[in-house]
Amino acid sequence: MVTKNGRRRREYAPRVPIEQRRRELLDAALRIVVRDGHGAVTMEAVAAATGVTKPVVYGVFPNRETLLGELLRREQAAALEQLVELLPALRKGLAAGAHPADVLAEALDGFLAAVRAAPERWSCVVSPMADMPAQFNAAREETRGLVLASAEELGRWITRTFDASTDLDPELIAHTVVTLAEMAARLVLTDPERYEPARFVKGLRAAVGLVR
Amino acid sequence: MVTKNGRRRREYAPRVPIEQRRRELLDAALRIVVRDGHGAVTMEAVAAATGVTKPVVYGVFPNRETLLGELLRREQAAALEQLVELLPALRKGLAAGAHPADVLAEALDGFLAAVRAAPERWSCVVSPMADMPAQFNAAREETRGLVLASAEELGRWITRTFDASTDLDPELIAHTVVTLAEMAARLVLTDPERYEPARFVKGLRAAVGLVR
DNA sequence: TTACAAAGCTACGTCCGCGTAGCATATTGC
DNA sequence: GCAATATGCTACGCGGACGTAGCTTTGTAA
Repeated sequence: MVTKNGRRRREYAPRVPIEQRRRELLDAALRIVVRDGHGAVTMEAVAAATGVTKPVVYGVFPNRETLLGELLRREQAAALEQLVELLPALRKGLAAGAHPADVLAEALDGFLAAVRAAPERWSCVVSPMADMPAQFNAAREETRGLVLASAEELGRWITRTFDASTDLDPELIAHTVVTLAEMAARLVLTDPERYEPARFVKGLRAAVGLVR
Repeated sequence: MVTKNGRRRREYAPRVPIEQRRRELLDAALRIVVRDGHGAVTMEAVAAATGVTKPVVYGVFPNRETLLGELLRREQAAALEQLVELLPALRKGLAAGAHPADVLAEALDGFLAAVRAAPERWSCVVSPMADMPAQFNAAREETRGLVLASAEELGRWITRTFDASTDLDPELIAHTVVTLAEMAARLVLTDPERYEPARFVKGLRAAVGLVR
């Protein structure tokens, strides 16, 4: 009822099974990362944003590192999942010999829609988060590596389709494609008024149209 | 000679005028930022890396924020200076109606040479440094804004030269060019064996060669 | 050679975030 | 209605980084 020092005891937060708490806490942590950077993700802040106290957080995650690790893994995985869902349509386009500009524009459009569907997730996936503990950047690079490998497939298709010189190697194309996709995502997320997805899609169409 | 607790007194570092110290300290801070992230730039760490003690650092910078601020300003300014030196050659190319592939390849080559000439500087200029105090990102964005504006000039030249549709607007081109330059720089800096500047230059040539 | 100013150094006080110990209460099964 | 247990809360110890007070040494100029 009342504490040692005579202060009124805080009202109890509703009790919640641990797996649900885990999700709530990670959601709160994500919001904080996005809004204030990962340095602001203190155990206290996560607790407060979830409406509980610090030891509750420690009841779910043994330490801050684990919390951040699980958060990043969860978001990376979910983002990757969204990308995988775009693959069938893309592959069909590549195989069917559709017009390159259409194939690429469709893919970009789908991607930016995915980004807008989960803005917080993507804003932490799509920008480097400098000076995180090494293991996190490693995790990020791992996922990004998968995407790059997949983009190389696209790179090979591009060199074939446009009959490019071998100087334009698929790995370079992959880096370019992924980097530009990330750029578009960042702009769409940080300044949605000025940078609508359609703008990038149209721009891409026009650029591809210049070839040949 | 000897301290209160009977410990031997530390040997005095050579005395150095303040402006030189300032440079030394900023140099040390830069090395630390690049190697271990900005979180590792504690006043203590900077002092140690310079071979002095903490109060010496406070003798030059009133607080950590100022130190980091001055560091970033210095590096941004120096980087910008390197870019400005590349401008005359580029402008000449644009005006002289040289072959676009040559103009662009030359520019990229010059840029990557500049990056390799000052790798630490560029590795902190070229990657976002998430979760720095807001003012620093603001400073970075300011400089980057100048570069973007300049790149827009290039964008207009490109649309003119290739007679592109208005969907490919100069602002988009500017973002693309700057982002890809940053990407190349990052790759060259983090994995110089695998990504030599020439690789990007040849790739760019090949890509531009596809047009028309 | 000596005094004094400039530059360094030691030693703290403070704050903040991590992580823990142990008490309080809500909920569930009987 | 009541015990048992899971969930939450208060309170604290610890360490690391910031920033400061005040003493010590070095170099220089009279």
